[in-house]
Amino acid sequence: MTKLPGQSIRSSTTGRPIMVLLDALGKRWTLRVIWELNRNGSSSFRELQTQCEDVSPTSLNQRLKDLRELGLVELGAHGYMLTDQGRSLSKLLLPLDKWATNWASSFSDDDQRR
Amino acid sequence: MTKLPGQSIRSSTTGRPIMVLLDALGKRWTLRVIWELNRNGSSSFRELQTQCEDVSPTSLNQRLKDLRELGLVELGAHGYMLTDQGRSLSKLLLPLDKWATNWASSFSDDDQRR
DNA sequence: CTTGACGCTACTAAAAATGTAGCGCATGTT
DNA sequence: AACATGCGCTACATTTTTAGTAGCGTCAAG
Repeated sequence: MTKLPGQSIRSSTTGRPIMVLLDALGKRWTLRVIWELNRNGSSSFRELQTQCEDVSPTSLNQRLKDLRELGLVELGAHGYMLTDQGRSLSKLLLPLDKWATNWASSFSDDDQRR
Repeated sequence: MTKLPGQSIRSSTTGRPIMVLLDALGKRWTLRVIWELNRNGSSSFRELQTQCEDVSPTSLNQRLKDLRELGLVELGAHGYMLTDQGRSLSKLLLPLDKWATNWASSFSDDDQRR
C-alpha cells in the first residue's frame, strides 16, 4: 500500500507530510506523470504511456495507483486527470521548467568554452 | 554515468532539460538530499546519512555522484553543500513544505468526518 | 460476431537500492 | 611509535523496484 501523510513510509518514520511527499515524488515516473497530466489535461492510460516514453504498463499502473491513493490523480470519464490537489501541486512545479532551461545553458556554455 | 541536460537519459531520448531534471529528481533520495543540504547548509557524508534516515552509504554515494555531475552539489572543506544552482533549485522546492502540510490536513479531515 | 480501444494483470528478466563490513587516509592523543 | 577517531567511500551479497512482453476481460461500434 502506498503511504499517506501521517504514516510511516520507506524513507521516513516520522510521517511528516513533506517527507511523505518527497518520498512519493522520488519514485520513478511520479513527477513525469503529474507533469504530463498537467500539460494535457487528461489522458487515457495508453495515452499516458506514450507521453511517458512508453513506460511499461506495470510501472505506470503502479504509479497511478500511488497517485490516486495520495489524492493527486483520479480516473474520470475522460481518462486520468489531476485532482484539485494535484493541480495545486503541479502549479508549484511549473517554475522547474524555466529553471531547467537556464540550468542546461550552463552546461552548453561550458562546452563552448572548451 | 549520470546524464546531463542535452543528453539522452533513461526516461527521455529528447534531452529536454525539464525531462532530465524530472528524471533526476525521480530517483530515490535525490530530493531529500537537496532538502537536507538546504536546511543544514553543509553536512559531512555521515551527517547526511543520519539526516536521511540512515540511507545506505552505497545509495547516498551514488546520489551524491549524480548530484555533483549535475552541478547541484559540491564537496567543499566543510562537507557537502549545494552549489549556486543547487541553492536556486531548492528555493523552488521550498513551497512544497507548506503545500504538503495543507495536503496532509485533507487526510486527517477525512478521518475526523468518519 | 468481429474489431478496436479501454484499463489493467501475469510472469519473467533486468536494474536499482539496501545492509553490513570494512578499507585507506588524515588528524589528533598518549 | 602506537592507537584511536572521524572522514569519504567501496565490496559484495541480498532484497526491492522497475521494466518488457504477452494477453485477458469488458464494452461499444460496425
